[in-house]
Amino acid sequence: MPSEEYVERVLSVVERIPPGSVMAYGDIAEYLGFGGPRQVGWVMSHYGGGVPWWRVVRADGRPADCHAGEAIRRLRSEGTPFREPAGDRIDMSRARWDCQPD
DNA sequence: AGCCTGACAGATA
DNA sequence: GTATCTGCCAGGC
Repeated sequence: MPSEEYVERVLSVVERIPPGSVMAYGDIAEYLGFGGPRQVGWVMSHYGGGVPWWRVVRADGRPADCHAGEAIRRLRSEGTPFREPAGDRIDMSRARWDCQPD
């Protein structure tokens, strides 16, 4: 179990992801400078209910396997760039957010 | 200690 | 394009 503080930090970053952008699990871990992608995934699976969880995706641009349909629907509705023509993966080169402050 | 699990990532075939 | 393997970090048994 990660510390409460770690959970809070992960959630605070996810909350700040603007509509139309996404971050990979590994990106968040790298930004925090602690833990790894799997730790972020763990936090999301247990505490991600109150944040825009659909903006956290795998590094290859595909949402987590267990809720792919729901996430893609939400992302498309907020204008996230997808790779055409398939449209099943996000265009990471355009959608990835660096967690740069406003 | 040893092995398994996970909303992961990168390299390789 | 897919399938597999290994590495990763933290935790459970």
